[in-house]
Amino acid sequence: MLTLSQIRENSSFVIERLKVKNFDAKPIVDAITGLDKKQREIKTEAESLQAEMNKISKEIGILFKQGKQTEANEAKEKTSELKDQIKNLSADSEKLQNDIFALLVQIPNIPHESVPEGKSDADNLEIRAFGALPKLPETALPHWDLASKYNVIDFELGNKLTGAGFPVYKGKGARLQRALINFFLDENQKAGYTEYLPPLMVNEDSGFGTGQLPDKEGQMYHVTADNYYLIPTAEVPVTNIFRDVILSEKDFPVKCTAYTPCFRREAGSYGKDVRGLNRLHQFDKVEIVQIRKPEESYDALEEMVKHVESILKKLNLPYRILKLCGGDISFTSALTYDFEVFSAAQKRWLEVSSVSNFEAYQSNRLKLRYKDTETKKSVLAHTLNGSSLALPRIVAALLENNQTDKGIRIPEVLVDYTGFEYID
RNA sequence: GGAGAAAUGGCAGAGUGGUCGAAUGCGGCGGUCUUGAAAACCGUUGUGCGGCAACGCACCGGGGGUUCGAAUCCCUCUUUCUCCGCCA
Repeated sequence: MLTLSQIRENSSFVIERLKVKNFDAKPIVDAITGLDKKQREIKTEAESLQAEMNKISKEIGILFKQGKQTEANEAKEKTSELKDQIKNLSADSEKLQNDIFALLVQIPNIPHESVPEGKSDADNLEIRAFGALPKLPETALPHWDLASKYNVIDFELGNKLTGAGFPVYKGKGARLQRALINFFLDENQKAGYTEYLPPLMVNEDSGFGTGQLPDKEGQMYHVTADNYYLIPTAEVPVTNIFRDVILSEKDFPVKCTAYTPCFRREAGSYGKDVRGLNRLHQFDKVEIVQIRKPEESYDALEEMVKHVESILKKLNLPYRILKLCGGDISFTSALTYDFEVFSAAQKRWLEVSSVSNFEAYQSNRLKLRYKDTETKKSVLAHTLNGSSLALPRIVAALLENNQTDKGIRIPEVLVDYTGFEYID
């Protein structure tokens, strides 16, 4: 969430910039400004009364020590009215704070100045594209047909075990998953990322820290008996490692990577988009997370983009990079690049990575700060994350683009990991 | 799951109702001394909120309560440790 001081000091800037996200912030910002002013007045009053109360209490203590019982008891009587006043004022102040907070979390992150205007994904800006689009013969099959032809992914079986969107990978299909995971993790490690293997369920505090709660509650599977949430991405546990943490400057840059399965309810997604591997309830993903000083975060974002790009190049998949427009960028992000690979038999682009700078938006929720050695102040750090990469759509593109008469050709970089050159 | 013990500042560890935001030691930072370093000595060293500031308020695992006053007493939750049971 934005900080209160951002709104206090730059309310018109906040309102103006959020128009790019097609968000009318004025009513909320105005409401917050009013409540904030009132809250501070009340709090100041409550605190000065509390100061008086503390003073009297101290005096009573001294009187008792001196054996002046009568004076002490007289002083006691003065406190009861004060006590009531403080109680009422504190309650008011707390209520106002809660109201402000409830409004604050409704405001999306301010988009970076380079974010293009736009209504939907149709208005995203293509930054660059790489690789020729493969031309497949008319007989080419979409990946769901290839999956059953070569017996590597069983959607029906997953349906039996759990439900739609939970495929079962088998034989070389399972092996390919493991190969991709290891390949991605190795690439990330070479690029300086520390590997983590986090829990797959998180508590409410973690869900709030990265912004899934309270807004996107319906997107996560909720384990109600223990009030845990299945993670929709490794971003949640990994970024929350740094919740309530004050880093020192020597800790930077913080670069983490993690493989996890991801669980998403995807409520409201139907139709052809969900065919095969295109959209699943459980899928594997390798994530990268960085925590940076504010002045370095946009360099870090570019670095992450280049890194994800290098992996796609090694897999020899045709891809394009989009800068998301105001209408398509997420609630919490300031700037996002999407990576899409071309799935040749479906003849469509599939999103395989989304690399974002959240600036201080998550940090403010997480209370993730660092100590500035110059000013000795705590400053909110910037958080960034991206996929490197999401498996299913990579697999879909690999199956479709690499289909040959001899079977599915495995990219050279993966052969050491799979132990075979063809799925046949 | 049963029984018991505990949770205090970066770490260790005092503190059972009143100048305790918290002794002491270690660590960190600054300084004196030194050619330099070590040692020694002196000083300093938590976070958040409000305020231009002086300063004030809050925080001793979380939440609630008793009291004029709570690190200290009560309730509750969580976590850790020891013993027993069960178990991959």
